[in-house]
Amino acid sequence: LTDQTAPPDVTARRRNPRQTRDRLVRAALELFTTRGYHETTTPLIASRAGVAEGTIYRHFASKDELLNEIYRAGVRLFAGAVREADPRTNCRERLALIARRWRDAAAREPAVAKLVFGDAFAALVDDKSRTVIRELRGELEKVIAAGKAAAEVRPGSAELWGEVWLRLVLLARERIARGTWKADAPAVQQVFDAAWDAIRVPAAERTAGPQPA
Amino acid sequence: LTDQTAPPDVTARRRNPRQTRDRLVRAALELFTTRGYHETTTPLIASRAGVAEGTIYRHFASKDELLNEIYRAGVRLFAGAVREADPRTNCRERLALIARRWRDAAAREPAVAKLVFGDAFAALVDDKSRTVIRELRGELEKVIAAGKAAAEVRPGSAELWGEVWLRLVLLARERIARGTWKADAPAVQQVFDAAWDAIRVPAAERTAGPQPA
Amino acid sequence: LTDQTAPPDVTARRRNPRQTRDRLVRAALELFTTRGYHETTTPLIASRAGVAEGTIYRHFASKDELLNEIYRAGVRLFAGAVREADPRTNCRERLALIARRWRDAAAREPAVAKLVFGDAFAALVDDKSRTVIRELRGELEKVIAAGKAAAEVRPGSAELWGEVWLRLVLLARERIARGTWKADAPAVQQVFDAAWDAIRVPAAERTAGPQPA
Amino acid sequence: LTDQTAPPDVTARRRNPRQTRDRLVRAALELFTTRGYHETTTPLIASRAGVAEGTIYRHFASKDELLNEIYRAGVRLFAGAVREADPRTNCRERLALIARRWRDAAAREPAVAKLVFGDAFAALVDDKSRTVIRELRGELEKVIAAGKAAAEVRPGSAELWGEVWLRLVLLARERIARGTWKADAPAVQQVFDAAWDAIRVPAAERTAGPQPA
DNA sequence: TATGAATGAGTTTTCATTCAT
DNA sequence: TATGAATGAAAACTCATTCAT
Repeated sequence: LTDQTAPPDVTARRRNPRQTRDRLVRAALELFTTRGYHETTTPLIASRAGVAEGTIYRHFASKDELLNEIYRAGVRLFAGAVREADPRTNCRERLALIARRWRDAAAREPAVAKLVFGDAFAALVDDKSRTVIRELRGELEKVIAAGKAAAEVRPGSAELWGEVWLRLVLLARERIARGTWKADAPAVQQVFDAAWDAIRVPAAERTAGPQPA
Repeated sequence: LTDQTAPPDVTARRRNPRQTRDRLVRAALELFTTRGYHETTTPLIASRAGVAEGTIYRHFASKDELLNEIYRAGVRLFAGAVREADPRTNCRERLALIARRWRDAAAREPAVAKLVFGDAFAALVDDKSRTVIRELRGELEKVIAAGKAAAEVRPGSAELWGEVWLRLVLLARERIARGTWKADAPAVQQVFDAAWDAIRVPAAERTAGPQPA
Repeated sequence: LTDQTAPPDVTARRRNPRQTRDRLVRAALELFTTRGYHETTTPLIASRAGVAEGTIYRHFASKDELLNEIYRAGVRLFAGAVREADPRTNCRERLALIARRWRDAAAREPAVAKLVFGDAFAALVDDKSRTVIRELRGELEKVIAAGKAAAEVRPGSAELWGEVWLRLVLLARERIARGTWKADAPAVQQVFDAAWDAIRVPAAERTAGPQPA
Repeated sequence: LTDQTAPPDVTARRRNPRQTRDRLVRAALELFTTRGYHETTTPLIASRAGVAEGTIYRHFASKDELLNEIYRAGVRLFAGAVREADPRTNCRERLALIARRWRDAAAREPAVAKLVFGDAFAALVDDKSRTVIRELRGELEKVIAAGKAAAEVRPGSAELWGEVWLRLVLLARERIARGTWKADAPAVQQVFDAAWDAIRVPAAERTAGPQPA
């Protein structure tokens, strides 16, 4: 979630500035996702991070900026998984890989997933953030579009099937994040299978060749 | 959404109390679902409703109460559709009926659907509201459980498949609400079909009899 | 407490205006003295009186006016006792008579006494009210001044001894009003005696004649 | 009324926090006692103290808390005098000492005395404040009870004679506070004497020994 | 005269942000 | 870079008063 440019400086008496920023990010992330944005006051973030109120403004222009920077870092975390899925494999396998990576990311960073995909924050993020999340969805759509071209995915808009698949995969991530399920619970795989069944060409029609959009 | 007992009294100089309440409900509903609860201030609601700020408090104890009263009216709107689905028909048909009714309700009252099912409001509603929404989900689960017993629905928790189906149906309702799709667009039916495919027993296994939970 | 000009009209279907006014006065008196002026809202007064909010303003120009009219009626109630004390009797007897009458008035109308003499209302009353209470105190002072002239009361300002006597007599009235004491409790007489002892020429000096002011 | 730990720092550009708090206490004290609690708005307190409105809430949780903190500091101011009166001296002397100390305290801090003993605030203070004022009265009663045991004070409840004495002594404090009298005016001593005469065993009965309660 | 829904100025309180240190 | 007291605009809410009926 943080750019790992500066190595942790354990010997220094004075706090490393990178550390202060990270502590703020961690505190804000936790508070935003558990209490909500408006219920999280800046004094609360500061005290949770163990710094003074004013210090927030050394690192972020505003509370809003703080939210958006965390948001975009979160999007980057998930976007990596999409880009890394090998384009030579078929759609089903690529989606399965993305789902597994997201599942693992959600298990490691449950709060980030909630921030990025929870619709409570959709109304709060700025244009720049909206652009990056749209890019993430765009990349997912490309995978689906390739699947459609290969007659793996149902006819209809790739955007739609991307959204359908996403909704169900995110259902799993929510429950993992909430602690209801473990990452390796069978229910997780069940939902992933259901997500694929929702968008794939149904079995009966599988014999047919590529379809028009 | 409102009890239609009092006819609009256009000749009267003095406003009908029912009308004022309705205007407030309409204004709040629209603002809450477009801007969010916290971004909607009481002066804004009042001016949108064309009344003075203090008038809000003649009809609702607080802004919070206003939200919750609208929320519960919304739940009632959707709960009716679930209860009315004929229990003698099979699961697939009952769900199809519920989906169609919700589609129509969402087309008539797009904002209500967003308020009730959008997770941005989950953290804001009170205990009473939480109870009524839980009841609605409970009734949906019963339909799914019956389907499972009849080997129509996949093995796994009925709660899970209820949630899966709901997510996809709500995807359609969001787009209808947003105006992206019309209620009778083919994409709506595509998504409904996908929702059923995501939870039904897959075609290959269809020959098998009833499964254990 | 109310001017008894209009006879109660029990036959009339529509409420006698005098009655409405009385009900408002009673309700306001009770609420002002138990809850306080600011804690008593006009809707509360109206509902206690069994009338609509707007009706208050048919009888009183404002909430403030309502308070002051009750206040002045209360002052009149107590002022009567002072004027009626026979000027031919000596100071001690006149004060004793006033004390007894006030004691009885306080027993009958505890709330009025609290309104008139409780210092919680001193800051709230208008100039006209301040004039009438000052007149009441002036009349009491005259009684004291006569006592001083007759060498019954200590040297010093008559205003001062009037105040001293008043404070102690009011102590008794408070406890009667509060229900701590009954009007004929021995403690009441003890306090009246103490009030007289506080202002009379002490026993040792009693032999001396009239003193200079 | 305030802990004199921090010296006034006139050179500093940034205000000392202690100073800000004191300014708020001073402003509130003056306004509460002259205009009344409800007539004193928070913008008024702030502007009188020369700070922004929000600053009140950095030092006090609420307007109510502000009142109560001042109130309790006031009670402490007066309670000291009661505790310090030498218990080996007789009742008359102890009361005389308390009266003189209160007189001096009232001369130095007129508003505090009004806040603590004026019954306009009785209904506004919280439980904690009620406890401390009850303790103060309890200590005064002990002095009176000792006097009764020594046949200095009249038979009757010590609580009653404590209240009688207090009322008259407070009369003097009010006038000193109001500026009507100076602390060393002869009238002050006259009232103190009257207060003692009101509660002491009358001269005629002085020869008798200790009485039953 | 009585009603009561509506009003809007005014209240207390919150909190993101600033700035002298 | 860090601090934290101070800020002040804006929030939710109250309530005495008005006025069409």
